[in-house]
Amino acid sequence: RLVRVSSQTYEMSRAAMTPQSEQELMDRAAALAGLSLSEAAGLAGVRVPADLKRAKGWTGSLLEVLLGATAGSRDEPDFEALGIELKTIPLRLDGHPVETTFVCTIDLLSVAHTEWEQSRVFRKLRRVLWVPVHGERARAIAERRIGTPFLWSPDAEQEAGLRWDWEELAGKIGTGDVDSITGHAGTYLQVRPKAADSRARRRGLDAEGRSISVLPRGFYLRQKF
DNA sequence: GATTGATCATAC
DNA sequence: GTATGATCAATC
Repeated sequence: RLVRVSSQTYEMSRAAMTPQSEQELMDRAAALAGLSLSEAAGLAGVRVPADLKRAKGWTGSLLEVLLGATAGSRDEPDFEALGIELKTIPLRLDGHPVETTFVCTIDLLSVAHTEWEQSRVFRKLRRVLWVPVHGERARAIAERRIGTPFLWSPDAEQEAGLRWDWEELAGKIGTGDVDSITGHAGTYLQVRPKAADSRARRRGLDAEGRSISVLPRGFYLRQKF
């Protein structure tokens, strides 16, 4: 089991570490449940940051390493062969998510002409391995524990809700005026900035269909979803 | 406490 | 700069 393998195992290539089946992935993920991030970091041979201010993606990257995700920075599921996306989700003790969940960046020029089934949102959320982690800010990073991972796909109702929001938001983006969209729009999905800072720019459309420079946006899942 | 806009690290 | 991984922090 994962907690008993030698540290050398983690020096193997990610490809060699990639789970060969859904069952293997789930077994490996289950073996992490109950570990503190300090213990998990030890398995991966990395240091635990004092806080996440300068290490915002640290937990997600740690789980990628421990579970053998392969996609890197490419637009593919984390476990390409299995078609499964990995997402860590910070939870309070009552089970409520501490944060929204980033889904994907938005191609503002093409999203309105995309079918839901071909959308990046749908493809990302089709099959997700959620890994809950203690998320209360008062709890030291090292002390936070990994919860019980679970494989999820949206049921018909959830997919319908996501699709409704996506079509509304994608439609708004398509009619230009991207800057009129705020984080208020959408019941389960929302559109928010996704950029290095507020000066970042990428191509979007204005109300007349002309290409303009706008703040990059991404789709996020609300906590209530 | 929940929410929205802003931001951080890193690989390529 | 664009992608990945997200959380921060000011404001509601």
